[in-house]
Amino acid sequence: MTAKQELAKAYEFKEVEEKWYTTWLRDKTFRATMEEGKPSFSIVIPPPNVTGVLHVGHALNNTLQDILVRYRRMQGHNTLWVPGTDHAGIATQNVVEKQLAAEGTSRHDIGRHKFVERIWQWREQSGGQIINQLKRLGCSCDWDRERFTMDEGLSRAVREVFTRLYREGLIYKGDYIINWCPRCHTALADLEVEHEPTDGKLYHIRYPFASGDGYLVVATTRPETMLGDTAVAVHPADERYNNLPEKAVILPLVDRKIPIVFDTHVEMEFGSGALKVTPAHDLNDFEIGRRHDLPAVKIMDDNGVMNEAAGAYAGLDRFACRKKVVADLEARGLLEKIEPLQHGVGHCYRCATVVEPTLSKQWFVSVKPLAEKAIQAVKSRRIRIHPASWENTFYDWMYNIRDWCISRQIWWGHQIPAWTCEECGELIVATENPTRCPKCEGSALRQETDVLDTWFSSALWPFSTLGWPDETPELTMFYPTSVLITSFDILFFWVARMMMMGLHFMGEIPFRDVYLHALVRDAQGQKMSKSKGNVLDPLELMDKYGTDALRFTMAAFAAQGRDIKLAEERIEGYRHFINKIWNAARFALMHLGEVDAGVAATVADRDDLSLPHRWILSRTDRAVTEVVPIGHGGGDACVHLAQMHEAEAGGVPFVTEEIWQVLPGERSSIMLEPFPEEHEGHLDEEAEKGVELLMGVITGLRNIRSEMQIHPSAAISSLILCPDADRARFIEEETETIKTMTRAESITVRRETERPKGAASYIHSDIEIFVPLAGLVDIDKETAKLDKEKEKAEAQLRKVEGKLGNEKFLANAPAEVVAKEREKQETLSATLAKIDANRQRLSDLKS
RNA sequence: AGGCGCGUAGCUCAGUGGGAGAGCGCUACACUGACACUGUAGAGGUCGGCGGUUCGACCCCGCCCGUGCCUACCA
Repeated sequence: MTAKQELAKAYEFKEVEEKWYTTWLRDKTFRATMEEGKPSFSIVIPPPNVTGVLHVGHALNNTLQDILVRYRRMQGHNTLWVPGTDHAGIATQNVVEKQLAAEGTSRHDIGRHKFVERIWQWREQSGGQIINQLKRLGCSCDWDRERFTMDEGLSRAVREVFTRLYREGLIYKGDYIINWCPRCHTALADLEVEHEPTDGKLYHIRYPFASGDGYLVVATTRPETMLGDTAVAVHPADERYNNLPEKAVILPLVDRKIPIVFDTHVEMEFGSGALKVTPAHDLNDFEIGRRHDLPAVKIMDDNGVMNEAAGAYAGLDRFACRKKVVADLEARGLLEKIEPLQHGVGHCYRCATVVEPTLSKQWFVSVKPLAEKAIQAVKSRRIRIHPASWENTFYDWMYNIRDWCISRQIWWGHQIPAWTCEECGELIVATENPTRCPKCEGSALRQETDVLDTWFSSALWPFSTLGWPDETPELTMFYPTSVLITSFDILFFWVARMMMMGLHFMGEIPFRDVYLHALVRDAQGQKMSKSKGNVLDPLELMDKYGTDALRFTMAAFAAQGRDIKLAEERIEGYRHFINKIWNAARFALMHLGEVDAGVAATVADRDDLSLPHRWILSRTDRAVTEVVPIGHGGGDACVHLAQMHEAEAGGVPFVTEEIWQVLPGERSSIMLEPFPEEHEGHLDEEAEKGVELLMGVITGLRNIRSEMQIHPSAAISSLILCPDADRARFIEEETETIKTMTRAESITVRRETERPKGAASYIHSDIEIFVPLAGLVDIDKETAKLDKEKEKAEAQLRKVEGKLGNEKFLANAPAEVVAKEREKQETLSATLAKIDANRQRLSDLKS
């Protein structure tokens, strides 16, 4: 044995993983090269939240990225994988707020400055956790370039973008109905609101006409909002309301006279066809209010508690108020009925509190002009989305896009770079903190307290991480990035917004291919969540099965559709496979001298090599050439990832490095080696055909042993009937191999012969293999088996003959298909004849 | 309500118009000098249902059933 060291009997991943990752980090093996004249390949990581710990989705996402990165690195590209994390505004703030609550204090008690300081502290100590976990996963990121969405450089990019958009008129401040979370105390974007079907009640309330008798009935699920009603709307085509005595009603409890307006938004079929209009607390009502110039009365404060405008109800929580309003209406005989109703109720995606639509001053991005460019980029195929089925969803969303509310009333994030002059009221937007008002020279400037939506900074990720707004060499070399790999659930949150920002500020797409992978669910298809207790922790899985096994499992899921149901057994299976690679390597090392000779072999000395070596070289060559390069020219990253499983460049980095390093000679990391290429003369069809033939014969003999239940140690002899002269000679030359593999005592090869009586037979293409059954064989059982085989073959033959007897088939089917059917017919007939002969031999044996 | 998926072996999934596949599981047998994280062999499927197109359908089309997700929500 010429190996450098004795190899452990089983692959011990723990030591190997630790050893190599430490070495890679020490040697900075992942560092991006920036050499002239080489093609470049770059990926920016979807930055995980600093609050996060690694979950299986991350494992999938980052394994796929790492495979591409390692493959390109081996191909000699200037390869950069930018790692980093996201500050995740609301989520992170919530975590620290919970800590404060546990300490009996709150952010309001300690104040903004201290609170933000506290979050930074928390980020320092545990925010890097996920980075370490990515390292554990073997990710080959250029760690010297790690970025954070709130680091200095990125914050500069954020201010620059905000200022430019403001000057271009694409950012504005305005009144709008926003989704307000009374617990998080912040506005939520539409995307951040989750609608859950909830069993609620539909209250039918009588609104008396302003004069005379009678009333209109309106229906609502939120009766407390009536306190803020400023109109009742009916459909202009609704005949019931064409001839109203008066176009006003008295708002009960409040005793306010409010108009009846006509608006087509009202559904005539729903309830009574009359809709109460609360412009300050409902988006649709807000729009009706705008159309009819209605006032908006805000009746709640930021905590969801009724304010002075609610009159007698002021100070009540919104749900308590609801009860009281209903009770009061009932007492006055104004509640017509209450019906059960299931309807969607919006919840905060972070804390699940019922959101309250509220009128508020917020900052917005006018996204329509930006969206247009993104749509064009996808339509023109400059950006390709894989799988392409997502394109329609993408267009649908982009065409119907609404202005993006970017202000958040929280403290953790990029504070909006806008100031109001307290003296003249001038609004100043600037990249640097201003000291004087440019209009009145006043120095009392007050900065906006709101911060930006988290996605505002991550939208800039592909260029901000490369040094923008400076014109850095990195931007020149690595922008646009090559591929973006992410999960489809953030296609709109993140991917679309990166497209918009990249196109607008770089004048160039941010990435060429977007590969959307599936969502990992548990083995039952349920979404993984801590509350369900079905979370598979990737760290535990790596402890149990090794990183390579986990990664291989992830890679196998690359082409999966929308859901991945992860069963732990699958990972275990791949651990076995990794171990198989390991032991195959040990086996190879035992014969290293020969293998070395083989690797160096050329066509000239092919004859010196043994058949198995020629075969192995040929098969290896095939495996290499059949790997399809990823993302190359109009490539489809999705399909190509799926085709990677044969060679799996970079899919299993640890075991391959370990094996590579125990090979003789001094070696640098395998990941810096050129990716294997086709070897001149290795492809060897003769060897492949030969081995295939041998395998057929060996399988046949083993099969007979197994089928006839001949004890493995029992000696058998075999007669092989092979009509083809070359093949017959070949088998004869290889009889020793066959004997070894099958424990046969003797092998006789004939080109023609009488079929022996009392022998089992097996057919491999044109070859027939006989083993005389001298002794204990259950003849009846074997006969039954043969009958079953015969039945199958006959059924197939009937099918084939049916086709061949069909004139239309003969007329319409392509010639090669017909020929194939003819061939099939012959083979089947021959098989049937042989089965019959076998049966005959069995009965001969019996008598 | 609209949109997008999915339904193939016990389980998880491949399979883009001409002989139903893989892994795991299961059954039987074996070995212990690369490997029990093993080897060899085997059983197991009206490809959700009905209809259509075609010489021919797991594959294309229509309808139905079941199931999952996304978007918008009739207050």
